[in-house]
Amino acid sequence: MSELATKYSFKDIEEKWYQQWEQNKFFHAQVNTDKKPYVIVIPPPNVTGILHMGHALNNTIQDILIRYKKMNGNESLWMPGTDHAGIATQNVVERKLAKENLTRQDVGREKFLKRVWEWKQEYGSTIIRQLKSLGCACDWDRTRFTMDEGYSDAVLEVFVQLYKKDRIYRGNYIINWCPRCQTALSDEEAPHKDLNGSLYYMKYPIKDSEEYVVVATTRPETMLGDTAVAVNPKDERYKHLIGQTVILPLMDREIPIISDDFVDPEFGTGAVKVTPAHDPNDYQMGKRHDLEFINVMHPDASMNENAGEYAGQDRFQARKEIIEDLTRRELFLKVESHNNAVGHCYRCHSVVEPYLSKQWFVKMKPLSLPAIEAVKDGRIKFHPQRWTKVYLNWMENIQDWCISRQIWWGHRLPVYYCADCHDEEDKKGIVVSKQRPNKCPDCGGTKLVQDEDVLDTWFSSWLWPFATFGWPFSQDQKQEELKYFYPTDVLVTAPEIIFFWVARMIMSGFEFMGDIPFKDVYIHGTVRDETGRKMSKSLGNSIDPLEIIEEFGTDALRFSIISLTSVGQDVYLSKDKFEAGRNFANKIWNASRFILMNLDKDKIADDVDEYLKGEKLDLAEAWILSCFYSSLKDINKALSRYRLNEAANLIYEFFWHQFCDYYIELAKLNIKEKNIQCVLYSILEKILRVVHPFMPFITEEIWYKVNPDAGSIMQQSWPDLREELIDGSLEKDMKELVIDSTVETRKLRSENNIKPKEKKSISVFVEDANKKAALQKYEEYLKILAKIEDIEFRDKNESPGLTFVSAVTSHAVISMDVGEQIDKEGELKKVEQQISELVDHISRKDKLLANENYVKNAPAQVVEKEKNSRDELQKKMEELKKIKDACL
RNA sequence: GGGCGCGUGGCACAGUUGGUUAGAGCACCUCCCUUACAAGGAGGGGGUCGUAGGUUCGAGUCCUACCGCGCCCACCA
Repeated sequence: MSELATKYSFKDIEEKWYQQWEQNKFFHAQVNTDKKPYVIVIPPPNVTGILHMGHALNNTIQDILIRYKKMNGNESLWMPGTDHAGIATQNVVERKLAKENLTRQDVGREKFLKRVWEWKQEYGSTIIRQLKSLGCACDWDRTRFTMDEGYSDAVLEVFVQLYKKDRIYRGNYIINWCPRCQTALSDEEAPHKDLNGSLYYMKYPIKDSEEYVVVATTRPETMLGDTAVAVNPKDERYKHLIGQTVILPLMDREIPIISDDFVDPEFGTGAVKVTPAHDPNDYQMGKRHDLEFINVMHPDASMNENAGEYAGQDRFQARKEIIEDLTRRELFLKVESHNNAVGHCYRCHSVVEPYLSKQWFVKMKPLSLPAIEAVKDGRIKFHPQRWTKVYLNWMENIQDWCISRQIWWGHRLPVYYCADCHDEEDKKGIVVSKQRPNKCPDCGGTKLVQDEDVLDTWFSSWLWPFATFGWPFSQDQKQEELKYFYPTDVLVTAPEIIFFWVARMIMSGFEFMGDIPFKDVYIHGTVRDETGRKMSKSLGNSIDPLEIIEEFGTDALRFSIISLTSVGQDVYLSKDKFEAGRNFANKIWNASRFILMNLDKDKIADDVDEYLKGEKLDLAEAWILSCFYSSLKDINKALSRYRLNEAANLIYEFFWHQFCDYYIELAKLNIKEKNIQCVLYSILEKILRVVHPFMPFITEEIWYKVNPDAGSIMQQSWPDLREELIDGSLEKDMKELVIDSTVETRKLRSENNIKPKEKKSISVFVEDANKKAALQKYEEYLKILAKIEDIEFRDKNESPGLTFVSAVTSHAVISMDVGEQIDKEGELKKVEQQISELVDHISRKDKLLANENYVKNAPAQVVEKEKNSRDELQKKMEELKKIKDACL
């Protein structure tokens, strides 16, 4: 057999194998009607993205599933790609421009876009390269970008279709406006954060009266746009004021006092200033009462010409000055501290301004209905299940989606306005079409101007599960692919984007494909640092996966992060946690190296499984095969339930603590024996296959040494579960007769300072011939594992010599002659301690067993087990008492 | 205001439908460079499972309340 290098060096193998796989197109999937497809579409990272631990976790999970399913005979397809990330990418390029003291307006739309594309050409594939270093088995030939020609066509197609169905409309509404990015945002893009704000109380004088009404606000600067004061109609305090007029301070505008049920008499003073152009509630009130809408801000949130003398000031500066001016006029009452939730731009974190503007919206209610049904009836399942509720809650309260963005980088709206006849209400002179129309259908005019806005990035990514397959089609062949691969199997993602993306993909799936986009949604946790903070660039607490790969290896990174991630729970990482994976890789390497060193090719049967089936195996061989298959059974079960951490830990446990700690040690004695050779080979080549999805590189490297002619491990099948080789009672015997005795014997050595090298003999006291026979079957194993020269079986009633120390197992008393150095007193103390613990334990059991209700109600099996266990303890105690007597 | 998750040895976590004395890892202590592996091997100490009740023969596990931490959603200005 070929040998492995003495020292495991991941650097020598990881890159090498990835290139091989890619060159050989092992990641490629195609329509194959003989096989069941297994499909995952990658959550497309932003082109501006650089790999962080969240990606590492997300993509490792997907890669494991893809590789596992491929080995299970599926046509596994992992569809990769990137997202153009409108605002984020535009910001990056704008920042670059800023270094040249330029704005995008300076260079103009066309040139700016050219620069973004250049940036994309240069840096846009960084994340793809990084995913490759993670080992991702994506079908790179299919890599898509949300602004590819074909993909863009899908986006426009969808816009046109929805418009024609009257699902898209344009209108003036209060939207979330980011003054920094200068664009509208959807509700999801403006998450609310609690701020320690202030509530300002201001006096508004009532016309022709000495009275004034006090209103409270968190944003005093909006008062410049007030067009009413509202009170609750039932509020006795203000009833007399309804219908009167107020003089708006600073602006000297006359505004009415209106009554509206919306007003909560309990909050503030019970009187509300109404600014219809700057607050969503006020907007509604404005509509109801036919108020004037006065916009007092520029798009950058500085005050505009409607703000009187405050024009030109920034909103926060204006706030300050307005308060000062009101104070001067004795119209400012007080300020209270007040926590309230304020929207922030999810890209630049600026405080978002509710802003009245003309935008495009998608009517969501009709789209949501089938998406709600599909989750309710289980056609789509969330893992863990609890996210179902979060999803349904959002879906059932869905709001219309603002999809127009005032930026340049993205899909420009396929909307054209006639320069001659387009009117403000969009009643005529508007054409929605994928192609630029030649003339206006209403007036025949030929000057058609395209809408300046682009679409929300998510308006393209919500089509990902089918647009990546070429929808809408021009060629029949590709349509076949969609038919074969859609719906996909599972979507693996983080909770943050359930609303942004997952929910919308489900809606678009039904709307355009008439079917679910995926069957399962696996929501994994968030990656946090060891103090529980989310890992993020801005906090500076992230661990760079590439550094971990450099220091510990990709396999180590993957194995560590997976074994730490229980389903849906957040992952707490620190650098040292990656040592576990590295150590395991090292263990796999060394164990494999040892086996390969000792295997004789001639002794390994051509068909090992077939050979082993016919052979009468020794206990150790049968045992380790049983262990392997019972582990495999559990691993399969864990994988089918997305419990990847459980699977990883089962693998670790079997490989390290059963195979290496016990079996390999036992095999050493007669390692050249054919059966042992076959078992070592059989388990090694199978465990490599099982480990492969988790640690693809090291397993491939070793695989080629174990099986030089079989081709890549990527193309092997997952081991069949051979239940007939699982032998529970053998596993139990091995545990009780060998492992427990080994541990006890080692303890005797350790407690009595006997050097590992020193060969010792033990005496084993057994009750009867049966016990003796049982132990004798395993005698050799105990000798090897505990480094025992000889075992002398003695009658239970004999007593060991005065220089013996003893331990009690469930089957025997093990004694060892430690000669002169015996610590009689210590020994006595130890035994007494054990006895007193047993007394407690037994009395607890006695109490339990004496409880009628227990015996009556508990399942017979449980009671039986309890009785047996009590008897065993009793026996053990008797043995210990004898040992104690011997000590005295 | 609603919803969700978490609180288990020094640290960070497992614990599957309630059933022996609650488990591995890291760290710690002792011994060992035993010819696969010191990134290793052998042994060991350490937890009244957040608190208080309840259901049950039996609760880390189910129920209720409370405390603490974190997250998500929501138009009380």
